[in-house]
Amino acid sequence: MPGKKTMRIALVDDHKLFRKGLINLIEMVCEDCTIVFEADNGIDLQKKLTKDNEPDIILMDVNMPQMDGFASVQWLNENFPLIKILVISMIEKEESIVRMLKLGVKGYLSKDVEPKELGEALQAVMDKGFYYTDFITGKLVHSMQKDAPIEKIKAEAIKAMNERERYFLQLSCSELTYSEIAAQMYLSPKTIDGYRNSLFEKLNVRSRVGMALFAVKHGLVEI
Amino acid sequence: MPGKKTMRIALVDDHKLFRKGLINLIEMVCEDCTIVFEADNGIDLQKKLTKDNEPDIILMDVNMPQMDGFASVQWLNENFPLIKILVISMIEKEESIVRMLKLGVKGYLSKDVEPKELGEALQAVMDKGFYYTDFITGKLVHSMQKDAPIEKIKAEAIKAMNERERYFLQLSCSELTYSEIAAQMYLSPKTIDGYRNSLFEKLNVRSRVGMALFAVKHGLVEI
DNA sequence: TCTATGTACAGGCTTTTTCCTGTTTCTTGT
DNA sequence: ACAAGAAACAGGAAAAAGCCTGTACATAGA
Repeated sequence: MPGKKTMRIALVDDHKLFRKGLINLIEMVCEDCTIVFEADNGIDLQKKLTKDNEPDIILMDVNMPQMDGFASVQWLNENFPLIKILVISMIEKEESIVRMLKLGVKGYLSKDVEPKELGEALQAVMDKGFYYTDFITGKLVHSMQKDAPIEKIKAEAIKAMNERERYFLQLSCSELTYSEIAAQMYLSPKTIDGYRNSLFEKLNVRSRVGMALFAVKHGLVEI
Repeated sequence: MPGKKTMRIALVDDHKLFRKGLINLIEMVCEDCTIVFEADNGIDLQKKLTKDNEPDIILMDVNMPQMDGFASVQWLNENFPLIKILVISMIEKEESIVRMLKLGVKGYLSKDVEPKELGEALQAVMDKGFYYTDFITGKLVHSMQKDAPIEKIKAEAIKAMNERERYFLQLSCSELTYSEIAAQMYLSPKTIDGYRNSLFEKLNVRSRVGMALFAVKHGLVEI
C-alpha cells in the first residue's frame, strides 16, 4: 500500500446511530481516515466547522431538521469551497440528485451502500475529485434529456416558424422595444407588428412576456 | 462465456480507413458481433438503413460531410428510436459531448480508445443500455454546474428581494396584466407599480420582459 | 417622542404594446 | 397571363406598461 496521506472526514447526519455505524465502516475500509467531527445538521455544522479543523471530505445527509443538506452544501460552497462533499442519502429522487450535483457535490451514495463501495468512493473523491456511479450518471443524463422532448403541438409550432421569425423571436427576448427590433432587422415597426401577431398565433401566447418565456422554455433562445 | 445473442453493429464514419480498422478491432474484441453495414455519413446512412437490417448499435462519427453526427442522431431518434448510438469521435469539446448526450446517445468514446475499452463499451451498451466514462460524466457534471454559479452581483440582487416581491416576480412571468396581478395579490395596481419599479432597480432591468427573463435565468421561477 | 424606513397608494403623463382593418408589391403555381 | 398567397407596410386607436412626484400610515429605533 502506497503511503497515502491521511484523509480527514466529517459527518453531517441527524441520525446518531447511523453516524456511529458509518464511522465504524469508515474505520474498517480506510485505515488512513480520521473522523474530524460529527454534526446533527447544517446549523450544528456551522458551529463545529472552523478553519482549524477543516476536513477533506464531508459526508452529508439530505433530509435533516433545521438546516438540510441543500442549504448546508450551499453554505459550504460559500464559506469552505475547497471541502469536497459526498452525499449519503436515502433519497433517490432524480430531482434531489440533480439539484445536489448542480450544487457541486462530488458524489451521491445510497445509505445502504456496501462498505467496499464507500471506501472506493472516498478514495476516488480524494484522488480524482469525484465519484459518480452509473446510477447517478443515468439520472443525470435522463434529467438533461427530459427537458429536451417538446410536446408535439409545440414542436409543430416551432417548425412553423421561419428564419426571420426565429430571429425576431430572439430579439424579442431582450429589453429592446419593437421599434429597436425593427431597426435591427431593417424593417418598419409596422412589419414587426405583423411578425408579432403571427407569432402570437403560432405559439398561442397573448403577450411579449409569454412569447419570450415560450422561447426560453423551448430552447429557442439562450439566456 | 455465456451464450450472448449476437450483436448487430453498423458504422457511420467518413474515413474509410478508420472504418476498416474499427471493424478489425470489433472482430477481435467481440466474437458475437456482426457488422451489418457501413455508411460514409448521415445521407448514406439513410439510404443503407432499412427495417430489414436494423443494427442494435450504431457507431457514429461527429464530423462528417453532407450530414454530420448531430443531424444523423436526430434523424435516427425520429425514425429508428430503438437503435442505440455510440459516438466515436476525435472531438472532445464539452459542448459537442453534452449536445450529443442531450440527443440521447448511449456513450461517447474517443477515437484513440483502447480495443479493450471498445469491447467493454459495446457490451455495456447492450447489457445496461449505456456506457459513460468518468471523462464524459465529468464533462456532463461540469456543464450542468457552469450555468448554475450566479454572478455575485446578481446573487445579492436576489437576496435583496423579499417574499412579496418574489411572489410578484413569479406572477410577472405570465401573461397576466399588472391589473390582474394586483387583484391576485389583493393590492392596488398602483402598488404593483411600486413593486415593478423597485424590482427593475434591484434586478437592473428595464422592462417586464427583462424581469421575466432574469427570473427564469436564475431559477426564481419554473417554466 | 421624534425620526427614519417600508409599504400601500394616487394623479398625471409618455411610451410601448396590442389589435383592428386595409394597401402594395413580389413570388409562385396553373 | 392571372389568381393566390406571402411579406412589407400604414392609419388609427385602445390597452398596458413605464415613470415621475407626492401622500398616508404603521412601526422600529434613537
